[in-house]
Amino acid sequence: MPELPEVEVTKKALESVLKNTSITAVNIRNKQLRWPVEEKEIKKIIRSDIKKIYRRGKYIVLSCQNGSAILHLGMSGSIGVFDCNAKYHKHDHVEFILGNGKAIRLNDPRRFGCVIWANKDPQKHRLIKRLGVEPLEEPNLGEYLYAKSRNRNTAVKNYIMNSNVVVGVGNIYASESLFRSGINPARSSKRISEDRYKKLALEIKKVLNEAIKMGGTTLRNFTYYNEIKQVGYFKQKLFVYGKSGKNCKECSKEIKERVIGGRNSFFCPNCQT
DNA sequence: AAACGACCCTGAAAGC
DNA sequence: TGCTTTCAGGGTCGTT
Repeated sequence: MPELPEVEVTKKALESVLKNTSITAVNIRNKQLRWPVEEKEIKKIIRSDIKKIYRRGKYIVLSCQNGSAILHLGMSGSIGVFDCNAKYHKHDHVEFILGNGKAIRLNDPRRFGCVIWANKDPQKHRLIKRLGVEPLEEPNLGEYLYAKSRNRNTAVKNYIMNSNVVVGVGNIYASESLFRSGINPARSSKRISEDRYKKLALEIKKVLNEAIKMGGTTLRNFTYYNEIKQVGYFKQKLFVYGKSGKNCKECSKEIKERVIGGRNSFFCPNCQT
């Protein structure tokens, strides 16, 4: 599942690929993603100067003169760069042809991702304007999480996965950061001290940064770019995610699996309280 | 305002 | 073996 690190790695690769070239054509092979891809609108990106490529939460924004393309990978999406003559893969839904003969392709089996167009400031777009803080850019993340949680009775794992609170933390990195900070994922968000939230904030930042450096957890067969040569290697650094029944690397007791807030969660009942 | 359930969809895994 | 069923999973939306 693409979470913040996977999206960040994808964004950096897109920056690298789009340098010194422009989009000369857009092929929409299947417009039925999370929201219908509006062909006429998206094609405004053709031959338009791409001014800036950035990430906001799990969204990638390609902003240009005529507006902005907003991309999301959903839970099964990925972006690859190919020769424009290369054979399509199953589930290649949207393709951007570049002036240099390459093609950027969005592949998404489950089609929970999206490619939408914003004519105006993308920050004011309905999908983006209510997003919470960027974890890697908020210097007082611990204090923020503590303050905002005081009247909330939800499990802390759901709380940090709520993109209106803090963006980019999905099921994998929520489980991992809670393990690293010794907090039980089912604990009520309002029953956690400020000190513990500070520790949690530190671990969220650390786990996200480490994952970015290692090319994320779930990316495969991805286009490499100068900063990252290999992807998907963070998988080796996971402590609890997907490891139910295995022994905790800290205390050797058994890692447990439990559905919390409708999401499968992994934790060590001994280390996390 | 917050919390919860439904929904979107396919592929992998489990069941028969 | 092969067909059928079940279910995960991010995020939005509508309802409570």
